[in-house]
Formats: sequence, structure tokens, C-alpha cells
Amino acid sequence: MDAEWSGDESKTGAAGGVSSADCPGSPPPVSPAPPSTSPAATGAGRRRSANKRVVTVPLADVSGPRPKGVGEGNTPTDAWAWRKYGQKPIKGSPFPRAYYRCSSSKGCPARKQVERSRAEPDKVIVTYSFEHSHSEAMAAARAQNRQAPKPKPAQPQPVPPESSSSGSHDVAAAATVVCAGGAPIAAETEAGAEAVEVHDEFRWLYDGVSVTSSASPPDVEAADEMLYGAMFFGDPPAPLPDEFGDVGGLFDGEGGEEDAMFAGLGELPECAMVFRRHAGDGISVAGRVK
DNA sequence: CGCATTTGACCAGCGC
DNA sequence: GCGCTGGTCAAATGCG
Repeated sequence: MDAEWSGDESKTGAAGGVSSADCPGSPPPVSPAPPSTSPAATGAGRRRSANKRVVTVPLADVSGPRPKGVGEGNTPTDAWAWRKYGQKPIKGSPFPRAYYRCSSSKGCPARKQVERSRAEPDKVIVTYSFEHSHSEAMAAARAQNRQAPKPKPAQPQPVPPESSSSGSHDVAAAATVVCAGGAPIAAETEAGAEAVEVHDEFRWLYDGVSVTSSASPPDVEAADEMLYGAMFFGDPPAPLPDEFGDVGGLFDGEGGEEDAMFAGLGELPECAMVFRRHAGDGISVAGRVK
């Protein structure tokens, strides 16, 4: 399913089976019964087996014009305020994974991971973990606080926080699953919010690797070019897109492919600050990771 | 001045 | 038991 709580996400190599979590067409039974926000995954207990909800979103949907000024995870449409606290290259995936935590409330355990689907570069996978321990209003207020001063509308879809049942809602529950074809399986009230939310989330994805392989829709490519033309499409002589396009398929396999993938990265001139460090990690993969 | 993002290092879980 | 990978923390830097 698109949204599902996976008890274990061990070394499945990034969003391993997530890719399959596309939109089969069935509405995400986002059961409001989230796994008790166990203390797991809290600093001390870095639990990878923590319950998580995986949501796949088509990049096409998020390739829209991102309002500048909006933080990575601090989206205008998302009532929740997310703060990026880490990013790491995932083995088996050409794309890094970004870690966000709810900044709306101090002790809010809500977290989410955003990564681009390796199988489907035109899709991104958002993994939600834990629920928010505060009301959405709080988040909204906070978010607005920072966005209000912004002269630019930057709000394609001002999702009224009230739309969603306030109170103790977990992002996961509100998580919306959008179909790959761009067909939003809109399920919850925050459907739009979720979809749009990703917009910002994926900024790094674009920055990291403008993967718009041939599989990605033209608009995506255009967006990439527009957004990162100077960074990737303008500087790098090598056709990265194709590279990753192949990579996507290569990854279906595994093992040696990784090397190939990283080898490709190595070709990247100075692609991206994101890769600046990935290069190190990634390249190390050939010999020693981390 | 405050907040968010970025980056490096460290820790812990999981697989072999 | 060892090694690998993922996840989180903390410090530094940049921007609003």
C-alpha cells in the first residue's frame, strides 16, 4: 500500500519494497490506529523497527514551483512545521534520504523521512514515524508565523488546518497517497496538503540528483532544468538523467550495480553540495562506507 | 537575534 | 563476534 506501517525497515536497502507501494488504485486505508508511539526511535533508542508509514508520491506532483523562502520541510500548505535534522545517502539508492522532525512543538516525536524512489525516480517516498504530540493549530500557527511575513503568496493550496480533524492527528493518518500517474488518490482531507508538502521535501531531491530519467514526465524534466539547470543541466556535460535512468533499472538487481551507480556519481563534476559528502560516503562504498 | 539547513561524527540495530 | 548501514545528535554556517 502506499501508506502502511512497516514494522521493520531494516536494511531493505532504502525504500526497498516501498517502490511497490505505489498506488494500486485502492484508497489508502489510513487506519487511524497508529502503532502506539512507542518511545522507540527517540534519540536513545534509534530503532529502525519503529512503526512507520510509507507514502509514495509522484514527483510530478511535487515538481511544481516551490515558493522560495520556504524551508525544506516547512511547507506553506502543511500545517506541520518540519525541520531537517539529517540527510544520508542510502545504500542501494542513488538518492539520499532526508530526515525531518516536527518543529512545531518542542517535544513532538513526529518524524518523517523523505527519499526518492530508486525504482521510480519520478516518485518520492515519504516515511512518517510517530504522531504529533500537539494540535495542528499549534503547528499551523507556528508555520504561519514564519510564513506570514513572506510577501509572496507561495501557497498554491492553502489548506485550511481546520480541514483535518484537529487534536491528536498523526501525520501518517493524514498522509495522503498519490498515484504515480499523478492521479491523486486523495483520501484524507489533507490530500492536497500532503501532495504539496512534498514539494519542499523534494527540493533536496532535486538538488541532490536531478534524476528525471526518461521515465519521468516531461514536465518534471522541465522543472528540473528550470530549477537546477545551472547546477546540473548547465554545468555537467554528462547526461546524468540517463545515467540514473539506467541506474533505476540496475538497482532492481543489486550488488555490483551499486558500484556502477557510484561510479556514475563519480562522473558528476561537482554535482551538488549534497553529493559533496555523498561522494565521500558513496565512493567509499566501493571500499569502505562511512 | 533566532531559526533552519548542512555536515561530520557517533551510536545502535541487524545481518552474516 | 564483526562489520555494515541506518538514524540521530551536535556544531557550524547562512538567511530572514
